[in-house]
Amino acid sequence: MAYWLMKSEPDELSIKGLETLGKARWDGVRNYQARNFLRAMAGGDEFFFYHSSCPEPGIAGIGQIVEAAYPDPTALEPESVYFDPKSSPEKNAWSAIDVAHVETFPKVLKLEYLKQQAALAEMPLVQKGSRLSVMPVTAEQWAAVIALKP
DNA sequence: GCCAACGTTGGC
DNA sequence: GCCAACGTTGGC
Repeated sequence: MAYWLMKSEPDELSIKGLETLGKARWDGVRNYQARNFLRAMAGGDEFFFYHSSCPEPGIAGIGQIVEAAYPDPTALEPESVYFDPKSSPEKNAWSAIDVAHVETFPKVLKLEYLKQQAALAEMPLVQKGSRLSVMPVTAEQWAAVIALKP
């Protein structure tokens, strides 16, 4: 079992939204590095649900990967904002994954706070200029974040 | 809304 | 294959 962190704009999907839905499809990833991480995920893996581009950026809860990634249908939908004219049913460059809600943190662990943690210094999340939206988390980093929960 | 940093595109 | 121009991300 592996650990991950995935960024979502709460306007698109928030941890509360996932809690309400129970399960959701995580799609629209259009960055090759992030996509490769999606493809490396397996059912049962857990991830930190991060809220980005919002008033309080930070880790808002935990989700779980339902099963391995599959071709992202939004890449083939002309009406989708994630439409990719270069992709086809035969050759879809992008992947999506189904996720389930595990836990909503009582308070968001703010980015500002996470940046102060020495144990998290190696995470792309806290590194200047990093825009990676899906990233691996080590067992040590996972435990360090869990320890910060209120 | 600004802007730094990064990724992608496309001419050559 | 280089690299300038452009587009996007995402914190502030």
